[in-house]
Amino acid sequence: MLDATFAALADPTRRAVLAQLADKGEATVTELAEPFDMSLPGFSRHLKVLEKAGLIERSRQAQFRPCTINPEPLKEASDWLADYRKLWEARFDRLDALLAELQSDPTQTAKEDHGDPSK
Amino acid sequence: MLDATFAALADPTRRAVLAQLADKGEATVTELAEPFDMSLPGFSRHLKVLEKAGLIERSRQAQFRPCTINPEPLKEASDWLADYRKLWEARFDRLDALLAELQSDPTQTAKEDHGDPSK
DNA sequence: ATGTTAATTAACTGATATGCTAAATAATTC
DNA sequence: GAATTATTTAGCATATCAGTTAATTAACAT
Repeated sequence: MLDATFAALADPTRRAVLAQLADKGEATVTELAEPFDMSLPGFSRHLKVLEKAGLIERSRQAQFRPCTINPEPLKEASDWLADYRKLWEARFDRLDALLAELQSDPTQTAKEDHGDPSK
Repeated sequence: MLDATFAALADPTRRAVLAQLADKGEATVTELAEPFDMSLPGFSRHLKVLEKAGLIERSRQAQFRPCTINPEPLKEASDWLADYRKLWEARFDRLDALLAELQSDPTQTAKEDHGDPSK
């Protein structure tokens, strides 16, 4: 699921669509496509990617197919990032500490903390 | 930048590499590749994707090229997603309200709240 | 029925992604 | 300097992506 979510978010057009939907709540295909310099079929495929990733949902009203955001996958992606963020930040702090240590005593390298790559 | 970041995160192998690095802090290519059923050249290209996206950095120690995480792009991605947090937090409230409304008066659907698409 | 509007599917192109094996580079060790 | 270890590049196959135009479906309006 994360695969499809991140892949969908990798395109600026698709991210902009989500931004529009976050703003408007609901919008039709042509309405969403308007800001982009792209053929409608081309744009339609972007929506399909978003839909397959579960990021948008489409209903039917007459000829229109109004789209809405489904934030679930965004939450999942955000949670994934949040889980690792703490670890990364902790690492980063440790790295800072390491650098400080190295500056004060250049002969004493930090193999104890990070493991020896040649091991 | 977000493009490359999200694209890099769209692959489970690459996410797992970041997870490993979050855990270990630093690791060599073969060490990182070990859990995966994949040729080393194939794996090396994944690292290249991560590096191009700025998610990892590589140094040199003898024949080894130890990798570390660079959390900057992850922070960017995380920040982008955070803008939508209100959306998924608000969603269930709105859905509850809508369902209650529909139960009390099934003919009156929720068009007023979201704008008329045919306009 | 006919035409109009909204949106998608079909069919094609060119670019990029992912995987492989085999060969090359780079540093180490004997 | 020859062999070993770590890693990347080259070259190739296949698949998916992003975009196009032309044709199609679906619903509405007259």
